[in-house]
Amino acid sequence: MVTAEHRAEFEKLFPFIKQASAEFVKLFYAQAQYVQVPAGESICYEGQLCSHLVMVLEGVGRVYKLSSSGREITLYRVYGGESCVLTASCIMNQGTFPAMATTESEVRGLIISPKNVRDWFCLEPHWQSFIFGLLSHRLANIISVVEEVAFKRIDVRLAEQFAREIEKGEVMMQKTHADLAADVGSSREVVSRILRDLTHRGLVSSTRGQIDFIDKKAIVALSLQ
Amino acid sequence: MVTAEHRAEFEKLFPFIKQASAEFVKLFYAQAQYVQVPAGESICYEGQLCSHLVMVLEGVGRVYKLSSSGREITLYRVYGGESCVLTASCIMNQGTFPAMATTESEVRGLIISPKNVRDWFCLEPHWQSFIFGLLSHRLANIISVVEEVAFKRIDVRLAEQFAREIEKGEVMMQKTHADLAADVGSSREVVSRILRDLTHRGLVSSTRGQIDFIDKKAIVALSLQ
DNA sequence: TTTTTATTGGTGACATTGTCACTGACAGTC
DNA sequence: GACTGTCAGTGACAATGTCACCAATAAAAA
Repeated sequence: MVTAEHRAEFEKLFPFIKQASAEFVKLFYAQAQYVQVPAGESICYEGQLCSHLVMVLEGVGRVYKLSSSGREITLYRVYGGESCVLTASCIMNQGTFPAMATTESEVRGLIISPKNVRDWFCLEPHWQSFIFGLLSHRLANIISVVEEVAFKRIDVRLAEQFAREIEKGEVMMQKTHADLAADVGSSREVVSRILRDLTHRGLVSSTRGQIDFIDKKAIVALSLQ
Repeated sequence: MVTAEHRAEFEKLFPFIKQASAEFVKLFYAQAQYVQVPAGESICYEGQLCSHLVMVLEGVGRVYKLSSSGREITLYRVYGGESCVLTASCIMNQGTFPAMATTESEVRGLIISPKNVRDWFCLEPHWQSFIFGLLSHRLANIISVVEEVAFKRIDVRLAEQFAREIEKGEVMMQKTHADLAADVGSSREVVSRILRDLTHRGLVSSTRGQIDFIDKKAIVALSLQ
């Protein structure tokens, strides 16, 4: 059941709901279910969640591809106020989920059944826009991943990750070399070597499981190629 | 104007239209426009076509990303019976087209205005399914490109291209090394070196602008990693 | 506490790929 | 034949991926 508290939270993160008709809003909250998933859970093969559309209130989900040799690459992350397209596109077509997903932190959110997702499409134009926005946003998202992997050096791509944190005001990042490798689709050894170079060049310094941003301007400069 | 001939052609390639209501079919053909684009045309920055949804009757379109250094990578191709999602997703969101597109051969097709694409969504469920199928099919498509680029060796990816032709019964492929490089997102030199090795190993032989498939079984075997 | 174990990081060696610069080979035109 | 543009081949070197192995750190067990 969705409580009044969750509704208030939801409206802040998914403002489109405030523009929808009163009739739709009533239906929406009656049909939506509140869920809570602990951190580090694999939500791809769990069945239940993958067969629904998840609208995230809080927490971070990570959608990635796994290679036969065990390497990974992150396709995108799902934050509060966002939703997972791949499940959405599965729902629409009864296709199979073409990637894996896990929760990076505890995720709370509302889940919508496939039938509702489809039915509401024609009932409420704002719902339609929301779903389309989701799909085309992620499409552009994944295309930019192709661009990154195909054309950019790994030091630049790591710098991009750091720069994103720096823009949020962070001075460090708590990730292992293996985590970073999984993000950019490379291997731990390569990340280690590059971080060693970046350390020598005075851009970062690192301790076990943590990267400190030393020369923030230089990091941002590197991230721009 | 859409002639009876084009209608027959369209129905063969886009069978969903036969399941749609008579009312919708009438509206569809009244609003659709027949277009013909010569080979080698850039259709991304041409404006007119990019702002419409193209449903291809005949010919091949290629959607690709271009890097600042001039390298290319093909995201997907659009054949007869298919349609370009990126334009579709642009249409839905008034976003910008995140890639380039050209015609590889002369393309004939029907174009639909953004307004119609949207309006028909709720008018005809089969149209809705078609558009969703388009989006989720391409999404899976592009994800597999990420997988290829991030995880597979280039000789394997070239072998995949050859294997696809072999499965169609072809014994050769008329492409330059530069063409192949643009497909897999690599550079001409690398493709040249790999083709030299494949030639030494007896898998292919090549002349100017053409690759002949010699040991088809070995090519297919290589394409499977 | 000490010992054990798992996680994380470092490194050398070598294969693959990307980049640059240059050369040669081929086809068509004048 | 000489000229021109496209296409392909190559060496040298930098960047990246892979493998094997070891060292450092943190957490758990004894």
